Amino acid sequence: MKQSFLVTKTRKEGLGEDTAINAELLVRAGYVHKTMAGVYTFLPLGLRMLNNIVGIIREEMDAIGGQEMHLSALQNPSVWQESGRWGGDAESVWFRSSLQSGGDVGLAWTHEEPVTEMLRHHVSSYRDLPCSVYQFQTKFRNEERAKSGLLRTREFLMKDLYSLSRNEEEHKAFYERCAGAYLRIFDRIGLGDSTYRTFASGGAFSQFSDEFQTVLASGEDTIYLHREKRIAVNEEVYTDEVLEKVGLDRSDLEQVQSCEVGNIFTLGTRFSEALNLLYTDESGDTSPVFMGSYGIGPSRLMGVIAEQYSDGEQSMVLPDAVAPFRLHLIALGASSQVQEAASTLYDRLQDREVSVLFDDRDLSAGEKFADSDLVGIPHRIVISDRTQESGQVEYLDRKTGKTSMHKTDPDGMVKLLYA
RNA sequence: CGGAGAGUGGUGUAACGGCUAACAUGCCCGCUUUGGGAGCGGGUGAUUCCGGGUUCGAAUCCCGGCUCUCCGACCA
Repeated sequence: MKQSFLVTKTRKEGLGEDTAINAELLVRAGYVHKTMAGVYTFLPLGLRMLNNIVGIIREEMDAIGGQEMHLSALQNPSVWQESGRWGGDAESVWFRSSLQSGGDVGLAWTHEEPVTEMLRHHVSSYRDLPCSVYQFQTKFRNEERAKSGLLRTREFLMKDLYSLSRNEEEHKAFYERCAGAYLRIFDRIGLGDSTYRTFASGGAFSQFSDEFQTVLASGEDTIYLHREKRIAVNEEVYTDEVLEKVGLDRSDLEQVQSCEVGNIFTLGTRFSEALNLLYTDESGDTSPVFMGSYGIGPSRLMGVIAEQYSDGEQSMVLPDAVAPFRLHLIALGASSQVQEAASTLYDRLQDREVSVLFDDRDLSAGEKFADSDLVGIPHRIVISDRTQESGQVEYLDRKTGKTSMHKTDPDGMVKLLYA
């Protein structure tokens, strides 16, 4: 994409308020726009990054047999009344409204109930099991306090997968496969080294669950981690009993702040019993389906990545796999030779399906570099009168900060970018 | 939901109860410039969050509301 065509702009000035670093960077770089507290619009650059994250999650969910679908955001209270989550403790999390005809509706903040209800119409035999479905959905939660930029919002994108198994053993096998898929996801999006599988409370679903926590100073969770074993225990279940169960010793653990980037739960028959999701086995007996749910928040991940890959308030270097573009091609100066050379290289790289943002704007070198630092594209090529003298281009690997001169050979360039 | 702070051109800030609300940045025009947010000149842009009150006079003080940020509680 030519940068002169890009609708959004970077901004030089900060947000003024003492906001989270992820919001500061993503707003300034033109990835997101704040609509209101805890509500963000995803702009072209931000959406490209979000879609990259979503794409990786989709591949990994498909790889473990998940089938993508899309549940509705608008919810009929009746199914939630069956599970007891329309009022009661869950009351305050709902955004509610009403139909013109008078009935109540709510905006879904999770989807255990509707997915269970829906599957009632499609799963009834042991032959239908095991199976799993998932979706990417905007969730609405009436948080008492939105905070930390994209890390805690009232409207956010979530991947939620629901597994159905015949029994606990079958469930556990899938649960572990999904845990493995989660670790691959975090690895691929650049959070592998800093993310730990974490023993945690199961909330309303079960006694315990597994969280995936990324070490982050601005995170709102406290965990105790064992770096060598790559596991951690959430503060909320940090007891002698739990430590013994997990096989950890207090003296080996390190206390750190972290952000929850994923959470997987064993639901058991909590919802299948409440909503009558039953199956008939080989001998003709009926049993409730054994379920699990597995969540991951792509929009939150975007905030975590921005924050972790930031370098002060003016600069990010995003991982290749999630950056909105792989290459930032910068033409310096208005001379026609430079513009032509850059434009030709841009076309050649487009032909080779390299995703490139071409800064063809008539701006000073300083502005272009400052913008490029902020936008965070990991590879940069500069073409200027200076580079033209030798007939070469200057390549900067922003991860290492190393620059090198190269011939303007598009195929060689592709090798360089995907090395 | 408790506590603290803050709402002023698009953005970031300034202004003792007293002149036409100032400065920077952005944006537009012209010239100049092109390897780290360059320079000069001209221009654009505000119902000072909303509603009441005090006062000769309110961005400024008082009351109420709304919004935002941070700390805490909460976090399926």
